Amino acid sequence: MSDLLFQKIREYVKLEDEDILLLEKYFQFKMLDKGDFLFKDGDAVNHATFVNSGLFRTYIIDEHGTEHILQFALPGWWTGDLGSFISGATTKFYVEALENSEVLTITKKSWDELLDKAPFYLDYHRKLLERGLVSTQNRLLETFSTDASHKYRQLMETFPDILQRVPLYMIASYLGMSRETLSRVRNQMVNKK
Amino acid sequence: MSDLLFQKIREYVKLEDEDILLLEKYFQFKMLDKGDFLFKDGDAVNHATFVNSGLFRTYIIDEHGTEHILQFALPGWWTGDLGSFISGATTKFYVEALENSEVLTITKKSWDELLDKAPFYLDYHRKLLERGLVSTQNRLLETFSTDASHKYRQLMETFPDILQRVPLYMIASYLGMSRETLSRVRNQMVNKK
DNA sequence: TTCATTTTGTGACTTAAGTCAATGGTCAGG
DNA sequence: CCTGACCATTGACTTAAGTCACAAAATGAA
Repeated sequence: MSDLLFQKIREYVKLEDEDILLLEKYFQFKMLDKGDFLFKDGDAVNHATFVNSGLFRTYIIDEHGTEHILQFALPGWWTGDLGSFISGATTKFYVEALENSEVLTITKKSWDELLDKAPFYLDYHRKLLERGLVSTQNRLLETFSTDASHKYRQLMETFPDILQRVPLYMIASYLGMSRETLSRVRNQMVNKK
Repeated sequence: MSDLLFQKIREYVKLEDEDILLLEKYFQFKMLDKGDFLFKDGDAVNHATFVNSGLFRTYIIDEHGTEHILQFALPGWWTGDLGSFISGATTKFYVEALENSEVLTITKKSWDELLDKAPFYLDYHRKLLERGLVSTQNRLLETFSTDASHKYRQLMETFPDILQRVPLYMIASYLGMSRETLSRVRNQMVNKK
């Protein structure tokens, strides 16, 4: 089991050796090939997933059949569907590996047990949620800037690495614009500056 | 001190009499007139605010001077700026009372103490965060539906009460469209159906 | 009731982005 | 080296929504 999870948890709380042993009991290591799905629309998501290596996208397909990417998940991030995970309802999302990836998964049952018996995990989870909420809010704020080129610039600043690893049509989908529009935006940026 | 807070907490966790006494020690009751601000851009937000009665809006002013409404807060909801509250950084938001309102506020210091000594509050806070994250995500999803009338219909379904209490130009701002567009959308709905 | 302020509605015009369709590039597998 | 799948670009055209300007309601304080 890779150390990335422990390292990330340590960014928030103190971890003793016995805590690590506990974590190792609860998490399962899993490898996925590029193109594999963690889950799809209609599934009940009873796992939480920590990305160890690779890259994931979470997207939804709307009534016109168009994909909208909600989130990319890089190593060290969590992915999944919190709503489905906590409520037990089926999900509307798809989570797909965009590269060969390694993850750690934990079932809802184990998750609840862990929260129950390990105060450090409770604390970690809380801080994770707080930061998650803030960053989802920031994502929402970015959609307010109506201008397409502005949105693209903002993404370049916050997640330059994602641009290198993901086809442009997915970037467009993440930013809420057509791939043609993104193409033109990029073109203008080269010519103008 | 009104009972709404206790009632809301009870939706998530069990509350004993002594818990209530504890809460009463930590929260402060406050009244605001219509037009008053909880805080403004540039302030450090070291309070969390529970809405007891009335109505609030959280908005941001972008580089063109345009307001974008992030959230309305009805009685029983929390408002403020979580990012600023947890990090201590200054906020970019404005929170304004849209009606004469009553709130309960708690300082960051008290908040942390409460989390520390009252497990029920920790639990409540966690569940609140989980639900908050899910609903912010849903708000983000709604911005993906490109069509203006669709967005308006969706708001009518989820928060019909807000429509009654808030001027239309604020609804437009919340939905990310100009007030003229909203006006036309509403008009078409009357004529078509 | 009156008057000022705030809010909403409409028409004319502009503009940013979407759509459609064709083209060209890149890369992996045979 | 060829082929097909996938991805990006570009041009022509369409369309939804924004902007501007003005008028009409609605509201609320005096």
